[in-house]
Amino acid sequence: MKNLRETGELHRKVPSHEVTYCRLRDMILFGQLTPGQPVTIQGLTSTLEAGMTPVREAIRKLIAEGALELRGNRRVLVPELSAARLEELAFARLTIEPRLAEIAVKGLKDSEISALARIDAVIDQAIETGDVHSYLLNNFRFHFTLYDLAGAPILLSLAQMLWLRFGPSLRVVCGRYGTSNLPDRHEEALEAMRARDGAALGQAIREDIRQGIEQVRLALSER
Amino acid sequence: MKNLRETGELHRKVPSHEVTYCRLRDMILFGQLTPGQPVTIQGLTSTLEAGMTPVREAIRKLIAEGALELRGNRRVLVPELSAARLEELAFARLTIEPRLAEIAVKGLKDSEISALARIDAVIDQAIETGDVHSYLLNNFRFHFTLYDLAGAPILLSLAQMLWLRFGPSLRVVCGRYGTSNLPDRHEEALEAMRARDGAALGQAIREDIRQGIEQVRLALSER
DNA sequence: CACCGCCGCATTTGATCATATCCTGAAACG
DNA sequence: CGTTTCAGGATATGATCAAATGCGGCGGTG
Repeated sequence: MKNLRETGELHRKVPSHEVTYCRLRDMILFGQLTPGQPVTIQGLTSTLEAGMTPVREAIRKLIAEGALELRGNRRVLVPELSAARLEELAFARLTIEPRLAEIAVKGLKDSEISALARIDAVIDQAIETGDVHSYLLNNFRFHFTLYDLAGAPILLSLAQMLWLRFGPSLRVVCGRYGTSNLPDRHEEALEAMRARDGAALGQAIREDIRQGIEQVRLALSER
Repeated sequence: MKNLRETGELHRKVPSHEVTYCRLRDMILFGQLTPGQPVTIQGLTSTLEAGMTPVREAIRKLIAEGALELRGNRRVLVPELSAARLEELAFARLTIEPRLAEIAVKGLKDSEISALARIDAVIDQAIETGDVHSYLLNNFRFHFTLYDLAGAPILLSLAQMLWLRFGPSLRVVCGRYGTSNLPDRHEEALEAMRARDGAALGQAIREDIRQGIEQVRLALSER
């Protein structure tokens, strides 16, 4: 009975490079890797407790997604956002993400909306207590559990790419200015979801993104 | 002169996985790899005459870019476009690419415009003679030499991702219906460039993309 | 007796590792 | 001040291990 040629439901052994990729990605989005910081293969083999090949693959994948930058001399580092790059990100995010939200709203179930409301409650708490890590993590989860429900994998992968490029800078902003004026238009978004109002939801998401971009824009200009 | 690496013409570094990546990408965009076709590492080590590691890396990079698809069973193949995926591509391409063109038009030099006109002449010739490979290759070159000039690397990488997903299906359409009603709004585009009219250029590019999408949409619906 | 479906083995393919080679940047030296 | 040497790190190879697909044999049934 070892042969289970069924639909392949559970207990797939997760490949090591997959785990390494996720851990490294989280380090970039929520962890301690800051823009400009160099990333080496051998440095990660020890901290991530993985072999050289998986680490290498994870790094290459993140390079392909723009989360890491490969300099001409084979050095890898977390890229720093310039003002011009930020404007590109702003345009792309303001186009892609509201669209995902609008698609998702159509098939939204009540249980999914309340799950999003629960995440938002955690976000509010994180903002109050100034817990940057929790804010970043749950803000990410709020957006992407919503986007996931759109069932649009191509647009979803584009959105993920854009967050990977944006995340580190947002984290720097948080660390510098605290969590007080971080984007949180989630109440409006939830209201629009309950009304199944795609246009209003798109508008709320757009405003949320715009606030985040504005924070980073400010931080860039005053340096 | 201890460095006796004379295999290439340039004495610069010649990263093998880079070469392998480009060759494999061209096989997907312009070559003989059709949607649904499986792709194996060992099959490519022989046809591309490269080691296992470079081939593996090239494949992983193309997976990250959406040009290849990794199934649950760790098998890799060229993804087939469904109608839903095509609509995602349509939205994203119609947003990103006209924007790139509009940005690029600002700094366009006359020499660059005439270079694009030269490429377009080759495209016209390819359409006349029914040379599918030349059409695909030069159509790609036309769009991306223009997009390159925008100096917007993030949007450019998004556009590249989208073409990698779209290319194979367009090639199938070409092979089935010939080159007769392929998109070619390049004359209008060139005219708009000469007038430095961003809006008109965006419109021409948008129409060009729309025609290509329409071809693939037709091919999908009648199967 | 012939046909059908299931189970286990073999081959193919992917994942990982240890190692060797090469490149880059910089310190050391004349 | 230019050249040489050296160390750290990245790239590439081949071997080895694990998983999956496909094939062939076995038993059951009509």
